[in-house]
Order: sequence, then C-alpha cells, then structure tokens
Amino acid sequence: MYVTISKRLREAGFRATPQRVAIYMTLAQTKAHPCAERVYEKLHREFPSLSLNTVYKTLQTFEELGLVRRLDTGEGICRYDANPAPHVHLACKACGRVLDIDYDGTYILERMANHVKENGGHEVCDFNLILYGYCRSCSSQEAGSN
Amino acid sequence: MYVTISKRLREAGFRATPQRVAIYMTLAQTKAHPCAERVYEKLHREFPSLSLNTVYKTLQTFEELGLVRRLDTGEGICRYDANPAPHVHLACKACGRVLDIDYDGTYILERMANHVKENGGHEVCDFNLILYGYCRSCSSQEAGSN
DNA sequence: TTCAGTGCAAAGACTTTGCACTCAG
DNA sequence: CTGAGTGCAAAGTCTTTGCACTGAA
Repeated sequence: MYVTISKRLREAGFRATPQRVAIYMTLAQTKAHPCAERVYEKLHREFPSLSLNTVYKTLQTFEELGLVRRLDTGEGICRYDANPAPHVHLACKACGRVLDIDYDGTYILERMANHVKENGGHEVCDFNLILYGYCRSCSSQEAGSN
Repeated sequence: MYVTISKRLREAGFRATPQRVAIYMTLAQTKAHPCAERVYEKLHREFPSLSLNTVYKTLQTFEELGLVRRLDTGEGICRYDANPAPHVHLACKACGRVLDIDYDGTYILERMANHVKENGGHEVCDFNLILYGYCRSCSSQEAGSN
C-alpha cells in the first residue's frame, strides 16, 4: 500500500512525501469519509509538525489525480473517500455518519449517462449520489435520541 | 402564485413579508438554481433595501418548511430550487450551469429505498443526485472554450 | 543541488449571529 | 400593539493564498 501510493505519485510527476503518504493511508484505512480537519486531527498526534493547510492541499492534489473522491453531503464541509470510483453514500440524519452503500455505481452511471444522452443530449461522466435517512443502528433505536 | 406562497407561509405560522414573497417568486421563476447571492443580486435592483442576510435566512426558512430544496453541487455554495421534490440535476463542467434532468425522482427514491432497506437495513427518505458532465450546448461545441 | 512541497500566518468566500428597528397580523 | 422578521455590522467556519524554509529526487 505504502509502495503503491508512493509509486503512483511519482508516476504522476509528484513527490512522495511522508505527509502525502500518511494522509493517503489515513483515508485508505477508514470508512468514515473524513473531512480535512478530521484527517488532520488523526495524524497530528503521530505527526505533530503536519499542518492543516498541507492536508487541504494534499487532498486537493489527490482529487485532481483521481486517487480520492470528494463528497458533498450538504453539511457545508468536504469529505473525502479513498475509493475514487463512483458509488452511493448514505448520510444518517441521526448520527451524522456517511456510509458506503453496496450498489454498483458504475452500472448506475452507465444507465444514467445513456438515458440523459438520449433524452437531453447531455454528456454525463460522473455522479454524486447521497441518500439521506437513518442508518441501521439509528433506525432500530426508534426514539431519536438526537 | 403570490397568494399561494403567502397562504402557505401563514398556514405554517410564518409571516408573509414582501421580502419572503419576492425571494420565493424569484426562485420559482428561474431554472438556474441560484445561490443566495444570486437571488440577492436579482432582487436588489427592484428592492434596494433587501439585505443578503435576509436572503440567507429566508432560504433557510423555506428549506425547513419544505418549500424549497437545497442543492450541493460541489462548488462550495448552496444553490436553491423552488421544486422541493427529489429530482436529478446535471452540473455542466464547462458552463457551470445546473440543469434539471427529466428523470422520475420519486421512482428512483422508492427503488433506492427498497434496495437499501433490504440490503443494509437503512431507512432512506431523500436523496441528492448530481450528474457531472457537459450540457448539450457545451458538448456540441466540442473544443472546450471553458 | 534544486525546486516541489511544507508550515505558518493572513486573507478570502460563504454563511451565521446579535441586536435594535420595523411592520404584518 | 406586539413580537416575528428585517437590516446592518461583526463574527464564524471552512478553505485558499503568499512566502520563506525544507527535504525528496
């Protein structure tokens, strides 16, 4: 993994700095879809010199390289996902978590793209689909404690 | 229309101020999915005393009342749509416009909700689907003048 | 060695808050 | 009349910019 990301950065003409590797690893090891601030908090302990600014810049770079996907869930922050393939997310209105949904994103994209091409003549190349609701644990707790 | 929005506000226990009516009308009369700033600009001419702040507050109120839908297209701003029903949007990467896509949002929602309920046990009640690509006019102009 | 990348501080964009004034009901 | 709503200014949150220093290649 470490090797992979370093290699991919270099192949793209970027330097594989420890900061970049650490940020990528953090993202790759979580399913929480953290925002820049959250990534920073997590890394700051073991990497005290790291600046929030670098996290922002790095995540931006990763997004441009297609290593990472940016999610807008309507919270007013950018979350990031180490899985850059189009896929579906669920934002829980109770606990605030953002979960991956097991739905074939590529298939959805293909179908949407065809439909939209045929009906409006528009060219679709990506999508962002967020479902809003309540995750399993929150919806089973009935009485919304939040 | 004027009557409708006034009435709906009053029925919900809110005052039907000229500002609120004007803001609603502005939104209802456009397909551009404007942000608060854009709504403000449009109204400021004929309504010089209106403040941007009021636009923000009003749009927030409308959203809470379900009169309006908030869109996150990943531009870092909130756009608003006078159609509160779930539906699909296309964000053009060339011209920046956000278009409505003629796709039955309610049907999509229903299918998604069923699938997700059966597979993960999550409760889905709304969605936000943004397609990214190039609108008809931009994709026919080939050479991205961007 | 060299310049892409980092870290710091400051600025910027969008949005919210606080408070006295105003006008819809 | 009365308090919900407005407008102004100031503050807040998230993100970006500018610049000198550092360390990956």
